[in-house]
Amino acid sequence: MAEQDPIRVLCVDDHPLLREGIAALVQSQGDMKLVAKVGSGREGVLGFGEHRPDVTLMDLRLPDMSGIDAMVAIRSEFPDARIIVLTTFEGDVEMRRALEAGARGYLLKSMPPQDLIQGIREVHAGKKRIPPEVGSRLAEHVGDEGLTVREVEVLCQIAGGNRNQDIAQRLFISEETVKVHVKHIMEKLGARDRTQAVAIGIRRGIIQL
Amino acid sequence: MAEQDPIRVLCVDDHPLLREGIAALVQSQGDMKLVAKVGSGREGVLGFGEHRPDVTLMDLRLPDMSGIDAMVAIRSEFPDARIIVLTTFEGDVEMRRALEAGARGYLLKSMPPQDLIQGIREVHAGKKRIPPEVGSRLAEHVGDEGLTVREVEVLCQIAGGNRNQDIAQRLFISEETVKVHVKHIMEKLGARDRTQAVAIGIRRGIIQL
DNA sequence: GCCCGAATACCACCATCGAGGGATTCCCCT
DNA sequence: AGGGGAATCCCTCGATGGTGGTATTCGGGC
Repeated sequence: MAEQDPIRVLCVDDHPLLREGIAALVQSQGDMKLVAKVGSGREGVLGFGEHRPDVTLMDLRLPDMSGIDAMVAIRSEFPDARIIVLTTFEGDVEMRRALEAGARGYLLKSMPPQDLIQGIREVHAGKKRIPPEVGSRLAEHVGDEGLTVREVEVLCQIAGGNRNQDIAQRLFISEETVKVHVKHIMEKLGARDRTQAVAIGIRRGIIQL
Repeated sequence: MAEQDPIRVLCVDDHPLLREGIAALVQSQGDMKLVAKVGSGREGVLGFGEHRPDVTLMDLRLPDMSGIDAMVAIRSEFPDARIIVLTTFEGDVEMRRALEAGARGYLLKSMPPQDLIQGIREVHAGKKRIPPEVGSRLAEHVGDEGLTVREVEVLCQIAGGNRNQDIAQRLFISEETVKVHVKHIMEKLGARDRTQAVAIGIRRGIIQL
């Protein structure tokens, strides 16, 4: 096989230093080429359309548009896009949503460069790449049923220090209904009270600070 | 002035990619030299003793030993160490503790390389470097009196879903005392109830997940 | 057509919380 | 020696939270 067809990589991350690290790493591989590096979700979507990279490295926390939303946007137009999430260790909900949004890999910034390169190759070859740390964290809550949209709304209100009565007014429902939601939230999260539910919700990435 | 005395830099961060980015950036400056890059707090302390760098870039969240503790350890032996915290946006408490631990600068990984280089130069020259984002976040809570050790303990227990009675047993105090602590916590954090106190405590970095 | 889950609503009951007050001890700092 | 903050303890009481049971409406799937 000749020296044709390098793996064309796009990097989406808001840390310039990390982008440079990626650039150096990718360029050091003879068969890879970094076609662009951008620092926001919106730029990522635009950059993908412009360059059509073989593999995209995508952070999740980005200034204007989350990595999840960017992936959804990209895959709505290019369903075969091969996108790898490259981020720090997040809550299992973030991980799950990323994979549901079509990520082919989930790599961690703390992993050795070797593993990252290997992950890029594997995803480019059509495989998936989920390292064991991520897999086991994800496996902790496989059977769990997730919160409904309404329940997440209620949980956010709880985290804001609102009483059941306040939440009822804000969401235009009765206090009794709020109580039912709170009960379900605690059951699903395995929390002993609303306070622990908030702590768990934040830790697992169900609600953001 | 001749080409002598390059600024000797040590990098302590657990993300290999970011270390590479730093390395590339520092080495690209004619008058700087990266003497070592390590991935944990303990290695940072050892590395400092070995290389005596002019400037140290230190992340806060590290595998074995926090950046804060590493800074304290280094400065107990080398009080004149010039250490710059290089991290993502953290809670104001983390920032404050870092500066109290003797950090001469607090730079963000999201800042442009230009600013980072400038920050390194300024700190090397003996100045301090606190960017406005960090300063204003810090300024939000200048007058605030911090939680006492005991109050932080109680807040952790609250986040764990414990009732006042449970907390009393765990900390070997009466429930009345717990109530007083909870009251003070809510007053100091400006929380309407214990639940919001936990949310604020996590956001501000007073308690970890 | 039937069932199920989500969301809504109501009632009653009791534990817990949070606000109010006051009080003591200890220790550090001046 | 006095002041002050931290930590401890005690009391009361109304507001809130969490549990139990029951029920309706609406959609989607079988």
